[in-house]
Amino acid sequence: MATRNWILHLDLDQFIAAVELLRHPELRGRPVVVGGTGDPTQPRTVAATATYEAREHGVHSGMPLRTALRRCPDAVFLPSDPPAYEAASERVMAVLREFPVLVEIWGWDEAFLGATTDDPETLAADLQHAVRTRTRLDCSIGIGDNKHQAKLASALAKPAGVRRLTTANWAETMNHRPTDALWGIGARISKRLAALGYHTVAQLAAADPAELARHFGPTNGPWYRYLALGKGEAEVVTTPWIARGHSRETTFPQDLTDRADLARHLTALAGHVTQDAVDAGREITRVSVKVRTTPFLTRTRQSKLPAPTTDPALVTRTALDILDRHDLTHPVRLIGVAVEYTMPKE
DNA sequence: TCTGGGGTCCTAGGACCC
DNA sequence: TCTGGGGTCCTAGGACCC
Repeated sequence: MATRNWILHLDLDQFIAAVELLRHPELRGRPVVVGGTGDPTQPRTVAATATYEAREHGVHSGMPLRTALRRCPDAVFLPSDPPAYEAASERVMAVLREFPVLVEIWGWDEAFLGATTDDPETLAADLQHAVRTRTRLDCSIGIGDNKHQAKLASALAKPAGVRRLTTANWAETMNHRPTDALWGIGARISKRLAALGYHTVAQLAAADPAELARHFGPTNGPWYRYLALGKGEAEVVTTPWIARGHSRETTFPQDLTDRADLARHLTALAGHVTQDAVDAGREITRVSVKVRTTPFLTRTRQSKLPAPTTDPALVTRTALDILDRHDLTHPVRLIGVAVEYTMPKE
C-alpha cells in the first residue's frame, strides 16, 4: 500500500515545434522557426519557438523573425497556429487524466500531477510512454515534494527524461546555481540580489529574511529565501482556473501618429475584449489602456467602472476616455485594452 | 536582437474616512 | 487649529511566467 505523495511536473518537449513537425514530417531534421504569420520579413514579429537545428544557428524563441532569417537563411518559417496547439494539448491532457493522479493544467504544454506511489519513476515512465504512444509527443517529467522542485526537475530532465529533485537532494543539486535558476526569480531580481551579495542559491537560502523584506517587500523578500530552500506549493488544484481578467493588444508594423487611427484600433480591441467577456460569461469591472511609444516606453491608464458591465459601448467609451489621459505626442507602436472581471463568490 | 501576446501577483503612493 | 494613526480603495508600475 503506497503512502508517499509526490508532485510530478510534466513538460512537453519543444511543444509547438513538435506539433508542427507532426503536420510537416518532411521538415524533420531541418531548421524550423514558428511565429507570426510565418513571413520572416515582417517587422516586429518574433519567434514562438525554434527547433534544435535552428538553435544551432543562434535562433531562439523571442527573437525577431528578421534576425532569425539573417542568422539562418535556410530556415523554414511557419505561421503560428494556436487552435492546432490547443487541440494537441487537449489530447495530451486527456491521456494524463486516465491515470490515477490529480491533474492541474498549466498552459498548453505543462501540467502538475499529484500522485501517491512508492515508485514515482515508474509512474513517470508509464506517463511518458502513454503520451508518446497516443500523441507522438515527447515530454520530460520532474518528480518533487512540491511544485517548485518538480518544475525545476522537469527542466533538468530534458529532453524526454525523468529527474527527481526533492528536499533530500535539493542542496547538492541547487546550492551552487545562480539565484535565477529558481522558479520565480528572473534576471532583474537576480541582479538586485547579487548586488546585495547573494549570488548563489546557497547564499540566498542563508540570507536574513528581514533584510530581504526591507529590499523586496514583506511578501516577496522572505519568499525568495523560501524558494532558495527548495520550498513551494504542494497542493494540486484540479478545479478549473477562473481568469482574473483578459486583454488584447496589437503591435503595429509601423508606428501610428494619428489619434483617429489609434481610436479606431482601440474601438475594435475594446469590442473584442467585451465580446470575449460575454462569451466567457463574465462581467467587466475595470478597463485599462496600454500605450507603447517609441522608443519602447510602455504606459498604462485604468478606470474602475461604476458597476460591472458587458456593454461594448460603455467599455469602448471608457477606453477612449482613458486614451485621452495618455501622452500621445510620441509615435505609437502598440495599443492594448485589458479588463478585470468580477470574481464569483466563494 | 530594435524588442509579441496573454496572463498573475505584489508594491507603493495618494485619497478618503474615522 | 493642528495633528495622530489606522484602514481601505484606487491607480500606476514592476516583475515574473508561458
